[in-house]
Amino acid sequence: MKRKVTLKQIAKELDVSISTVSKSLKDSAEISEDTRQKVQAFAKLYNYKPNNIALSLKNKKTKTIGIIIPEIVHHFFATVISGVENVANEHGYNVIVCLSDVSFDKEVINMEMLANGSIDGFIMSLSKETQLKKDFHHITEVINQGMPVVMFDRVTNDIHCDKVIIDDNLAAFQAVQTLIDKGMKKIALITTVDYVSVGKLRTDGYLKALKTNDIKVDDQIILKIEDIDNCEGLIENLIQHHKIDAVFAVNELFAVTAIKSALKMGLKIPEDISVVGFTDGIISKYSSPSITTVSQNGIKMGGKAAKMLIDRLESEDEDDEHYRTEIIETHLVERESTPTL
Amino acid sequence: MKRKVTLKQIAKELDVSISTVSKSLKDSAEISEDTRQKVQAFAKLYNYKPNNIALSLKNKKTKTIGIIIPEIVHHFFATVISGVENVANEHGYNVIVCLSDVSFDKEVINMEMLANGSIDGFIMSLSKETQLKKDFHHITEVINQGMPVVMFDRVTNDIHCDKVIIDDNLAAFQAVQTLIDKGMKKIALITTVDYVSVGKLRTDGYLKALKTNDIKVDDQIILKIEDIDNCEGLIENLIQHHKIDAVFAVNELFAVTAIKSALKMGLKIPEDISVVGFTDGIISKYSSPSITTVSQNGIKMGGKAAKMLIDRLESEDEDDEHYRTEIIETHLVERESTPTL
DNA sequence: TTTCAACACGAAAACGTTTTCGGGAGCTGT
DNA sequence: ACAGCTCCCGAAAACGTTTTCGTGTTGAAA
Repeated sequence: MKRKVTLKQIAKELDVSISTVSKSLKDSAEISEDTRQKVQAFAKLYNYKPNNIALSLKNKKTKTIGIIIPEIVHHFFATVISGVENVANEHGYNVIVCLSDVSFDKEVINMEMLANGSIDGFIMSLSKETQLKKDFHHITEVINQGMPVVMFDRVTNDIHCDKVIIDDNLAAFQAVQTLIDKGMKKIALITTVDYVSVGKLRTDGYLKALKTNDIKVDDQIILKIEDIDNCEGLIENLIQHHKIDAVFAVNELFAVTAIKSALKMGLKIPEDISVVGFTDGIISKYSSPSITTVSQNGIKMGGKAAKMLIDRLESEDEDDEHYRTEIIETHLVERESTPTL
Repeated sequence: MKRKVTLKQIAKELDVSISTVSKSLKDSAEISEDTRQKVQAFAKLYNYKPNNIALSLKNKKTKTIGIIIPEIVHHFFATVISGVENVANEHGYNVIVCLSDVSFDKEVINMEMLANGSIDGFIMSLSKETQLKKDFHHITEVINQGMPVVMFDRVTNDIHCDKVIIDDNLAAFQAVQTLIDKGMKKIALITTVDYVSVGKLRTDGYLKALKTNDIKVDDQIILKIEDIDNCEGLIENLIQHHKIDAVFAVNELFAVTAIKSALKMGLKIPEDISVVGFTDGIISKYSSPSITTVSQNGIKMGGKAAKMLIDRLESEDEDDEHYRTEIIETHLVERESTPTL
C-alpha cells in the first residue's frame, strides 16, 4: 500500500526544497528547465496530486457547496440535487448533501456543522417545521458570517438572500383555469396546511382562479392535509361524498391518491372526474392513467441555484447586497387524467 | 458582518497564548480555573467554533464520506443515500454525493477528485459503463492508497473490498416461483442487457425457477432491453404478440410499462395477466393497480454500507484485509398486480 | 579585477488547529 | 538558603500547500 505522496517527500527524495517542487509543478519560470523536468517526471511517476484539505486551508475556499433539503427520497428534491451537482461539477465544485428530515433541529445542526469551514456556501429549502416555527436565526447567522445562501422552492421573505422559485400562485391559477376552460365547475382542492409556503401559494392560486371565473368557493371540497402518510381516507371521503368534476392537487401524491380513490369507486378518468397535480415527477408520468400536472423543472432549478451561488462566490465584491429572486417558468403537462379539449 | 473568530484572535484579545486558549476550551487541567472561565466566556460570546478544515488537516481525517452513484433521480439510489446519510450523521460524518451519470469517465474523475484528501472513504455503486468496460483501475488505486471502499448493489468480484448486496438471484427465483405457484406457466421476462450485474443475476434466477419447475425456457418471451428510455414499443410488442400469463420485470419501470401496455390493449390485471417487478419503489406502490414487487430496502442497504465503512475507518488495525459481503434480505411485497392465492 | 544583472533556488510565513515539551513562579520542607 | 515540587502557561512543531522575499552563483560588461 503506497500512501499519497506529498511535496515534502518529493523534495526530500530529489534533494531540493519544497518551494522548488511546488514551483516546478506549476511551471514557474523561476525554475530551470532541468529541475522542472526532473520534478515533474518524479511527480508523475508517484502520481502526485495536491491535497485538497491543505489547499482549502490555504485558500480559505473549499470548492464545496452544501445543500440542505427536507428529504431526498422525493423526486423533486432528487432532481434539484441532480441539477446542482451538474453545474457544481462543471465549475469544479463538490456537493455535500444534508437532510433535515423535516426537522428544525436537524436543519440547525446540519447548518452549524457545515458552516465551520467545510463549505463555501449553502443551497437550501426550508423544512416544514422551520416554516412552522418561523425561526430562521441559524440562517441569518450564517449569512452574517459572510457565507452566501441560496434558497429554493420553500423559501421565506424573512430572509434576505438569493432565491430560486416557481410562481406557485400563477401556476396553480393556470392549472385550475385550464380545468374551468374544459367546462369543470365543481373543482376540489387537495392541499397542505397553510404554513407550508408553496402549499399556501398554490391554494391562493386555486382560489383566485375560482373567483376570476365567478365560481363560488365551497369549503366542503377543500381538503387541507397535515400528514401526507395518512391522506388516503380523507381523500376517499372527499371524492365519495361530493359530486365533483375535477380535483386539483398540490402535489403528486395527493393527485395519484385521488386517482386511486376514484378508480376504486368505479369512476372513469377523465370522463367522470379529472385530476390535475403539481410537480412533474415519475408518478405522474407512469400512473395509469397518466396525470396532467404542472411541470416544475427541478434540474433547472437546482442548476440555477448553483449558478447563482457560484457567481456570488467568485464575484469580485464580496458583499454585494443586491439579492435576486429567479423565477423558473412552469407549464401544464397535459396527460390522460384530463380530457383533451 | 462578523467573520468567524479564530483561536489566534481570541488569544490576542485576551493577551494569552494560542495554546492556552485551545487548552481552556478543552477543559484541560493544565489551565487555571480563572483563565479557563475567562476564555470560555469570551469564546461563547463570539460563538467560536473550531475550523473543520484545519482539524481535518491536523487529524488527517475529514469525517466525510464520499458516495458515488450512477444517478440520484432514481428512487432506489435516493433511499440508499438516505440510509447512508442517516448513519453517517449519527457518527458525526458528512456525506459528499457525486453522480457518475452512468459514465465511466465521470466516475473516474469524481473518484480522483475526492480521493485527494476530501474524504475518508467511499461508498459506491458501479456505473453501467464501468461494468461494461470492466475497468476498475480507479477503484483499486484508491484502495491501494489505503482508502476504504464499500460497494453496494452493482458490485464486481474483481474488486476486493467490503460489499452490501441483496441476493438478486434468489430474490428473482422466489418471485418467479411465486408466480408459478399461482398457476402461471407462460412467464415473460423483461430484463436488462447481461453486463449489468444485477440484471444478469435476476435473469439467472428467473431461468433457474423455470428449470426447477420443468418449464421450458422460451427465448421469444425474454426481452433484454438496453435503453430504458425506449422500452415502451418493445414491451407492447412482447405483450401483444405472445399469449403470456405473467411478466417478471427486473425493475419498476419495466413493470409499470408492462402494466400500461396490458391495460392499453384491454387486458385485466391480474385476471388476464400478472406482473411482478423488482425494487419496492414509489411507482409500484402508487401504480394502478399497485405492483407486486421484490422489496429492496435501500435505507437498510445504505445504512449497512455506512456502518461498515465507519467501522473500518475507526478500527484499530488499519489494513485488516478481511473483507465482508453483507446480504440484505428481501421479500416479495404482494399487491394488486398478482392474484391472491 | 570589479560591478551588477540575471538566474536558480531556498527559507519562512501563512492558513487554524492540537499537543508535546520546557520552563518560570511560587511554595514546602530541610 | 536551597533543592525539589506543583501549578500555569507559552513556544514550537506538525498537517500540506502557496507565495513572497532573500541570497548565492554565474556570466557579462566596464
